[in-house]
Amino acid sequence: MLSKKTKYAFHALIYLAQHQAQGAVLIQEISEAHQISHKFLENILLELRKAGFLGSKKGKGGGYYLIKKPEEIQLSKIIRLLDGPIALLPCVSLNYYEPCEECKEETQCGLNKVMAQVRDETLKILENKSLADIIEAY
Amino acid sequence: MLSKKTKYAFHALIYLAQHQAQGAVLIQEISEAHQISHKFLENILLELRKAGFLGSKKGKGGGYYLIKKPEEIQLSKIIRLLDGPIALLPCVSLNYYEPCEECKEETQCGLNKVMAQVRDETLKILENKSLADIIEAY
DNA sequence: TATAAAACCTATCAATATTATAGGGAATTA
DNA sequence: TAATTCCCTATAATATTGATAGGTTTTATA
Repeated sequence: MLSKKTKYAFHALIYLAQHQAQGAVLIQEISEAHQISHKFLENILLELRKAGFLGSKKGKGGGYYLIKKPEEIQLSKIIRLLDGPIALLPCVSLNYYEPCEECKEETQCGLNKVMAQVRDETLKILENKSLADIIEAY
Repeated sequence: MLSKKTKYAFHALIYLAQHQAQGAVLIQEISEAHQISHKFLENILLELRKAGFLGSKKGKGGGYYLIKKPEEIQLSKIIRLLDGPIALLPCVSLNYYEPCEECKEETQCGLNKVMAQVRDETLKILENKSLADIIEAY
C-alpha cells in the first residue's frame, strides 16, 4: 500500500499541473483543496523540490510550481522518493537493494525469482506512466 | 515490502513442504532452522492452520504439516492472509476494497486506472505461482 | 493413570514507522 | 521595514509490526 505521504504527493502534483498557468501556488491552497495538514504537506513539497520536481519562490506571491513537464514525471520516481522501494523484497530491489540474509545464491532462490518478476511487471507500468497520464482521466 | 510475518510464513511453508515425508514437524525445528522466534512463528503457523493450509497434531510426536499440495498453495493467498492487500491503493483492492475518499467517480480517476493495472499484473504472477514453483529453485 | 510433550489461545509489551505538529529562520516583495 | 511565504529541524502522537509471556488443552507413552 502506498503511504499517505505518497498519495498527498500525487494530489499536490496533479494540482500543480492543473494550475500551471497561475504560476506559484501556495501550500495553503493545495492543503485546503485536498484537506491535507498544511505542515505535513509542506514537508512533502520540500522533498519534491529537493528531488528536482518542483521549484519554489519565497515571500509574497511565492509558492510552488512544477519545473518538469508532467510527461517527464514518472510515477515510479515519486513513489520511490516518498515511499522507498517498489519491490516486495529487499533482495530484488533495484534502488534499495539489500542481500538476502538466508540465501547464499539469490539467483537460485525461487522466491527471489518470482518477486523479481513482480518488480519487473510493476516497473514496466510505473516507469512508463507519467503525471500527464494520470491527469488525462482525472 | 512484504512483512517479516509473510517472509517467515514462506520459509515455514517451504520447510514443511520439503519435510513432508517426516510427518508432523515441530515449531521448534523450523524456528531453529530459520532463526525465527519460536513464539512469533507459533502465531504465524496458527494463522496458516486456521486458514486451511496446515494441519496440526498436539502432544508428543505432534507438530505441523501441510494439508494442501504445494501446487495448490497460491503465493497471493499467503501474502493476503498475513500482509493484507496486495494492491497499492484501497480503491483498487479486490479483497480489501475501500472507496476513495476524494474521487466521486473512481473509474474515471487516472491514478485508480494505473494502480488497477499494477494490481492485475501483480496478481497475474502471484496467483499463478505456487509454493511448488518457489521450491523448485530453492 | 500420571507425566511430559506439544500445540492452542489471548493478552500484552517493545520496537519501529508513519503521520502530524511546532516554531523559529531566511528570503522576498511592496 | 513589515508582511508574507517557504526553509529547516526537532519533536510529539499514533499506528503498525514484531516479539514475548504464560496459562490451557490435547495426546502419546511409560
